[in-house]
Amino acid sequence: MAAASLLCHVIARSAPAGRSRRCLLHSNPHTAHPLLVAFSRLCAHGPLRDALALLPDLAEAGLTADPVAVSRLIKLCVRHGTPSDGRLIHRHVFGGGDVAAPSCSSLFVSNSLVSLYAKFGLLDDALRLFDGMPHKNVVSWTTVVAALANARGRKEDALRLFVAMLRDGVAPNMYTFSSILGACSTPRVLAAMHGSIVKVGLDSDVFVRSSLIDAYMKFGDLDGGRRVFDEMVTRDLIVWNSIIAGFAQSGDGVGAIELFMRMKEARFLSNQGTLTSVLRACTGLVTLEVGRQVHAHVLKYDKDLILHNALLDMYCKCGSLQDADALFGRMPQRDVISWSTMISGLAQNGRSIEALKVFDMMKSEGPRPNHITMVGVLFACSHAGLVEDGWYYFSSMEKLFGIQPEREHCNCMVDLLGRAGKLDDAVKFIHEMNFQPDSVIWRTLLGACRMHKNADLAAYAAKEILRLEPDDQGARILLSNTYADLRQWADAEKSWKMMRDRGVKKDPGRSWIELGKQVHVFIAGDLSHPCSESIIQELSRLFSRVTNLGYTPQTEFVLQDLATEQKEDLLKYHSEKLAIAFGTMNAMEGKPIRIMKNLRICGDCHAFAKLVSKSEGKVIIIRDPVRFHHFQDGVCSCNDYW
DNA sequence: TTAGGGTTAG
Repeated sequence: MAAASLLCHVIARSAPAGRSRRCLLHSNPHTAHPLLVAFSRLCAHGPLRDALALLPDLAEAGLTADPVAVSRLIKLCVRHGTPSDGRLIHRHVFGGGDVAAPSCSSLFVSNSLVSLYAKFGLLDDALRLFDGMPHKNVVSWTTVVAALANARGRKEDALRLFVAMLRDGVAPNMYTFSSILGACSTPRVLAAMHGSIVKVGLDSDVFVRSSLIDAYMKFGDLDGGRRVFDEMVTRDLIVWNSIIAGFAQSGDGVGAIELFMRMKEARFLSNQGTLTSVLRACTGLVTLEVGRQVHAHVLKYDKDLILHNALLDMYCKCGSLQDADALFGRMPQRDVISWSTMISGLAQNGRSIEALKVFDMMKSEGPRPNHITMVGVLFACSHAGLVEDGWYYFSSMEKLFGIQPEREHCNCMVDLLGRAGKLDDAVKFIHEMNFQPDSVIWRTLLGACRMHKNADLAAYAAKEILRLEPDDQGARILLSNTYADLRQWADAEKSWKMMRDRGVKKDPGRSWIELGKQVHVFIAGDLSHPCSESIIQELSRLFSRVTNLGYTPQTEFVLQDLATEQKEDLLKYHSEKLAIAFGTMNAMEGKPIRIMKNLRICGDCHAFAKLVSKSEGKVIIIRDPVRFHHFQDGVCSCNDYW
């Protein structure tokens, strides 16, 4: 008998040989059955396979296993097993899957099994078992609430179950609250939940606090998160990581880095999670200084792929392709994210041809591309005007890589066709695609209409956006700018008036530049900077230098009905020109001037930056919300196509 | 027996 020999083997291994033999041969009703003894030992110490192999023998002998042993087995299974092992345990424990008549009726075991299913992602099995349980305690409820809260698209179900739990008279504990907080769907629900937590006195629990911080941050409520954080007496690494991640994800890079510094002052050692968030925070900064410092910390985690991907992205987003290239070249491992990051990074920095070369390399030696890789590839095509390549990749991605085109890919195609001036093709594409066009698609078309000065189509696209999103300010601004481009001042004024009536304000152009540890912000037309006088002098100097190289003000970029002279004045003080002048005044030898912008760069500033890079022999890098412009020796990396 | 944080695009 295979089972008997296995049993001898197990007992021989886990107990003195003489005793194990005696156990097997002389089992009596006053001592535990040897099968049960062996089973318990295997459940406690493994191996899992041997413990599982004993389950049929237990059933055959009509024995009921010790709930503690079964619970341990389930834990072992979660660690080393597969979902099918979980189902096997379930069958044996509950006699053929009949939940109503379990052979091992412990609540303890049922809870463990529900948890096992949840951990293996078998939500339906977990819920079925939970529903059939005659008795449920706070652990049973918490396990399913947590499982639903963590599952995609099941947050509402988690909340419903939480309410059912309260109705059932079961009081939630800190485990329950730390799970359900992630499922709060609106700030109001979150506030109510926070209130309940305080009321039952569970707000001092560090797990509950970190979930609270995370929940506030997910709604973009940095102050709310910060308050919860500041009130804490004892903090652990995860709490620090939560708050830093929250700030980084909300786009407050400076805030995230300040917190990181405070964490170091509090003598907490960072881990990979901290550094990943800090790197993300650095992607929103102008300079590379902090990013490089973090790079030094990353060196000790040389096998951490996630961290290296974050580092790669940081270099791309800070416009330092040299560092990104070098890092990508020496990364010991590269996954689909590394490749996608590199492709998108190159594309955003105006190096589309190289991006497509990296994609070719990926096809031959890298992992299989995913839908995000393809977004990067199509972005590369659209920003370089490679219409044919874009069409090829779009139409063959399903056949070549099994990736069905999604909304994002369609949007890239509208961008590709629109930018290239093929507006009719773009409209045809929108009407023929497999999705109902959304406001994103129409906005892309509207941007292209403005670029190619097609007011009729712009009005059509803007109307579609406003039909879908009546409060969209961007659509009204773009529409009025299009009228202004066409010198249709009456229409532009009508559109502006509508915005004024609705209280919509145009976001002024802002550029910022970092000097030392200070960030200097320049707003279009605003000369309140303490160095304004010298900035104006420097601008005059630059204007005379670039005029010698052929610069003339391109007044068509002024979107107001003014005299030429006034238009030139407005152009002169665009925020990026102020920042460029400030940059050349304070430039360091051999270092590029890095500027960030809140709006897309205008054509006149673009021409100005190109010529300044030539006349001053400086590299100027301007990052706008969509892409980078690297100006060097009179040329821009975007090849004047943006 | 139940709980909290980190990467890629737009």
